[in-house]
Amino acid sequence: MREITLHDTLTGRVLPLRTREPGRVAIYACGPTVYGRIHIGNARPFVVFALLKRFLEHEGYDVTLVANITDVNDKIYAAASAAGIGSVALAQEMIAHYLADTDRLGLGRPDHEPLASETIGEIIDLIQILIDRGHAYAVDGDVYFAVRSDEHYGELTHRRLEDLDQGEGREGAERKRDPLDFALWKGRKPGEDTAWDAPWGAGRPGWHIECSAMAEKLLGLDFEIHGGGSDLAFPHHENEAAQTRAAHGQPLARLWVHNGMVRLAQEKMSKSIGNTLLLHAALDRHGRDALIAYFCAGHYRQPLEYDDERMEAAAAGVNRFREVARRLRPGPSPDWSAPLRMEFFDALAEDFNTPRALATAFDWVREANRSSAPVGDADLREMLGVFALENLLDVEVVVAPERAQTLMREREAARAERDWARADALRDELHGLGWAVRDSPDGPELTPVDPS
RNA sequence: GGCGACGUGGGAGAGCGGUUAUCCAGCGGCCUGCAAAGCCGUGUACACCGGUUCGAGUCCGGUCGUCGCCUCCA
Repeated sequence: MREITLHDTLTGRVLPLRTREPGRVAIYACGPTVYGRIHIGNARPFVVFALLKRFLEHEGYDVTLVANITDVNDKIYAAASAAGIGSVALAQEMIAHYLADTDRLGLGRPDHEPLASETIGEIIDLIQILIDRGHAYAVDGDVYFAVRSDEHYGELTHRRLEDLDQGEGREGAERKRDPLDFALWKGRKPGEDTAWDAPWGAGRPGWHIECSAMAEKLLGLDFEIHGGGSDLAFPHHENEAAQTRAAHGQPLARLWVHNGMVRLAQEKMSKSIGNTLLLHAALDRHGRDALIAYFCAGHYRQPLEYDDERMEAAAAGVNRFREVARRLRPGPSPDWSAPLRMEFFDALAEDFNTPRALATAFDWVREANRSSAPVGDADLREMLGVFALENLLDVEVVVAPERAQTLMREREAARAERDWARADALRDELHGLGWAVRDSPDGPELTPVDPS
């Protein structure tokens, strides 16, 4: 079995994947807060960790992927109140959009997609443990985590406590024992339309404790991979790690894997800046194949610029696979394929280097194109399958309408008479109908002008 | 200010000290009546300055520049 390595934020190094039990991997990837429809930036971790799961499964692992949905949060209250609807209604509407939008990526669903609102019992239990162990304290209906009670706080993101900007003016500042402390439970405030009962009074959980509780509930402790956007490393993941460590004396996860930001015009794509491109709009415009290829074209840890040029380049690459598919046959691939197949999966095993793997797949395509003998598609299908792009090899036999067929036959007749002017005119006419003619050694064939 | 990362050819983007990355675009050729698709070839690439080394894009130090986080954020 290949050794698989991934970059770990805690150690700052690329480390081998070590499983708790042989052959089983658990991944927890932080999902969105549902107060609006998700944009391309939100889609990146969804895609990255879904593809990572596919790769690990290809390597023989049994993988459980959890991607939570944060449906209780300040942002949701604010957005719901601005829209004049209830926060539950807003969250439900946006969850439906989130599921529909990400479904269109064609990557299936994560194994579990827990909601914070369905994990309240576990959250309360976890907070109680933290209080009992002296790592948290209740004040006027709020509960705060005592950051300085955790000697390892800051290690994940390499910060010293004294370096932290102590952000004056935050809510609850006067109730906290230390400015660094953060909320585990927030007492109900006027205008908030949801609350749950807890030993410290009615209220709702803080964001960070939600994830600690959901991850533990579904995956246990010290699980293999915790992922999310690099913007979540601090404070979200730092706090998650601290909570679980303080409550149980065990780490939450073994590897902390962070994906880079998607940028628009050199700037992080985010709702607060207002420079977003929504996922469903991008899917409408470019299709899921090009979008997946676009994500794979950059290494997951690097920032990824979004613009039409890049998307078109990704679409062109996708077409290259579609084109080679016309020359392939079902069945095992030739001898020259084996090293390339190996190289492809080796690249993914080394910190999930999708751009390098993709380059190898293109090497395979060139090799197939230059081969005069028929080439079996098995290996390429296996490679693209990890990226959920094996559909590119399924050449859709689109039968041209009778009218186009007739024009094509007329063109053949003109060509036979060496009447090139007429032949070219007929080709133009076909193009106008949406069909391109290709003259191959086996005769002419019609393909849709703009396949997508 | 602190922490993390990055600066590669026209564009994108790999490269874990010594060999053509790859994709898109351009140019030349092959194939073709012409196209399309494909193949072959091609372009003073590694921000700058030092250092280590037989040899550095690849390691070390510095300079300049860019981005992310330090507040909600995928």
